[in-house]
Amino acid sequence: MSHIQEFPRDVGGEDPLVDQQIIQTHLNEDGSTSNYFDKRKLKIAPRSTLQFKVGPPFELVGSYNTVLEADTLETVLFQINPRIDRGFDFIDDGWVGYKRNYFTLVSSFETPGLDLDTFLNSSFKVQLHDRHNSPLLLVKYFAVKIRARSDDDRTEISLVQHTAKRDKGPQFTPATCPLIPSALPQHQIIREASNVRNSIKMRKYDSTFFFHRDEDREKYNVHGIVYSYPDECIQKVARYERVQFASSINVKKPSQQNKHFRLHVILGAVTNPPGGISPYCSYDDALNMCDEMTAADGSKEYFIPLQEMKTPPLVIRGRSPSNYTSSQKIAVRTNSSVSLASKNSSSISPVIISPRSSIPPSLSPPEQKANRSSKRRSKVSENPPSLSSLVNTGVGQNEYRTSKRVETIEHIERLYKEKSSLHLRTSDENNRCRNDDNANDMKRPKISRQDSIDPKEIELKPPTCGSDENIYVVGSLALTATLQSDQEDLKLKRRRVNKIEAHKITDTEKVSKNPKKCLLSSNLPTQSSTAPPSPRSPIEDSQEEESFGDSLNHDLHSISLSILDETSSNYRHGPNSIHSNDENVPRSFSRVIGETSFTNLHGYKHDKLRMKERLPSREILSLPSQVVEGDEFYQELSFYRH
DNA sequence: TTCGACACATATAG
DNA sequence: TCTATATGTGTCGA
Repeated sequence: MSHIQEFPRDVGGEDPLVDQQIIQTHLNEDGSTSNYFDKRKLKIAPRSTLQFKVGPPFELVGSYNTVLEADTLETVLFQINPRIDRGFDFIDDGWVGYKRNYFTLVSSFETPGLDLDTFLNSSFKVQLHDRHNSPLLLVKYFAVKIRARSDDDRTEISLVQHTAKRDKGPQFTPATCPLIPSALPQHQIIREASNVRNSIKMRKYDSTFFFHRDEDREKYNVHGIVYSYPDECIQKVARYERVQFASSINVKKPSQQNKHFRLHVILGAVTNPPGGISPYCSYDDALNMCDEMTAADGSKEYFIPLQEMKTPPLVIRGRSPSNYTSSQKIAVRTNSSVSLASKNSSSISPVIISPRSSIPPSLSPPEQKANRSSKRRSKVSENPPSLSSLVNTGVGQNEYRTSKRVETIEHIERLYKEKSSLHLRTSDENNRCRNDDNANDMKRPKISRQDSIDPKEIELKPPTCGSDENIYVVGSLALTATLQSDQEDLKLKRRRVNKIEAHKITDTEKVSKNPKKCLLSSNLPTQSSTAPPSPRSPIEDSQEEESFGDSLNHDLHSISLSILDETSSNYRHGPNSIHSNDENVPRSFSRVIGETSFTNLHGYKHDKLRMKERLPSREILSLPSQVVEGDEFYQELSFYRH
């Protein structure tokens, strides 16, 4: 699990490059990554895997009551394993979630020193700590539940869970979940297993999440606890997905300061005392942990808390537009796109990233709602066609679309310089600019073929690196690899590099044709701290890729992705006949854990064989989704693509 | 201003 | 490659 102390802490500060790190990538324990970004500055597609990320680490609140093995009266130890897998970003030294968005909390528990079969065949009794004279109560089953509390006054906050149908399905309170001991599946497994509908895949994950006691009846003692669980199918992992804070919560104090919340996970023993009289009704009512429940047969059950863990304080951002990029959007007026208002003066340009997009983030359309119904006419829907629509659509009614061409980098750059600032503008300023732009539009001559280029003809130059061996500049991206060994020096090094890398241009000039070649050649995490890399050819890459996965696994701490302001020098323009054959090849970035940090799907098939040879078998076996060798390799590895 | 409801956009799953 | 689905978030209107 990620530990908060290990997170890169150097976001912001006086270093402009560091200031621009809008995605903080952290390597999770299982080799997957968590990408933390501020939704005020960066909009990521709702289904992007970047929305999955390990959230805040849990801390122990306390252990409350003692469980004894019924025959030996030996004390049983418990350990809750909770983790948040979606919904919280680590921003500016704090954990931030969104009221409107889902979070995922998973938890299992384990019984150190007691193996599963012994556990299932045993009976347990619970001793209440503050009632030493009370009889031991037979445990019917163990269960976990989750709660949310205000960190200021400890009041309980309602949580709401949806089905995948969201508004069309029911809403409910996260339920108490009967569990047997199990390890917590890795983050990547939770990602992969979310939204699985295919029966083959469901079967694949069945043993990870469920235990079917009737599948091996002879193996288990009918007097063991396994037969007092309420259902034949017993969960090994509590998965609380699609959970939200109640929409009615107030996320700000009257003073307009952020309120802080905490999520709690409570492991308990559920008892079914004779007579249905609560054994524990007066236990810490403020915590409301000794729930009375009704079993399927109508009898009363009581949840007796055993152990509790909680998150650090969480900030929940409300629905205010100021919490979204839309309030800060800039866009640059060119022949094919239009400016939008900006309301603050953040130094970081908001960016929209669609990982599958073939054009860089800043060239994505400014929130175009082309098919919005007349009932709700979007302001932006009235805009001229966006740059990306020029690139992506083959049909259109205006001249730009039919030409399928965009302005040259140099032309756009010239425009920006003339406009003096690409940074965020105030609304007034922006409105002024829009008017200016409109005026310019009238005067602007049509794009000539000489002044325009086909985006396919723009390609990345090989990556460059500064004096810092762990920073690679590829197109508009600066990738900063933090190794375990040099994490401490990171901040200092970045400052040094920034002085050297200070010559780039605007972030709207990026049209990447083949990031793979460069990123592979960057060989990012393998650099030693004493040998700064130089730009490499693909041939050199292939010679050095052998050590890449090993190094990644052993020394990579995190990768930071920055989008640079000025990058035209990192692209070149040249008609390339090879491209014409690759028109339909996806050019999205993907990530193959243990192989290379970022790869391109383009060329993946070529690499497939080489990858099989390169990947040490240890790494294959360590992949969370039980990757096997042979033909399934490709299919399984696809889980790691982003 | 807030929130329920609906709508749109876009990556994923199959 | 296409369609259906899930989910972040934009927007309207009470």
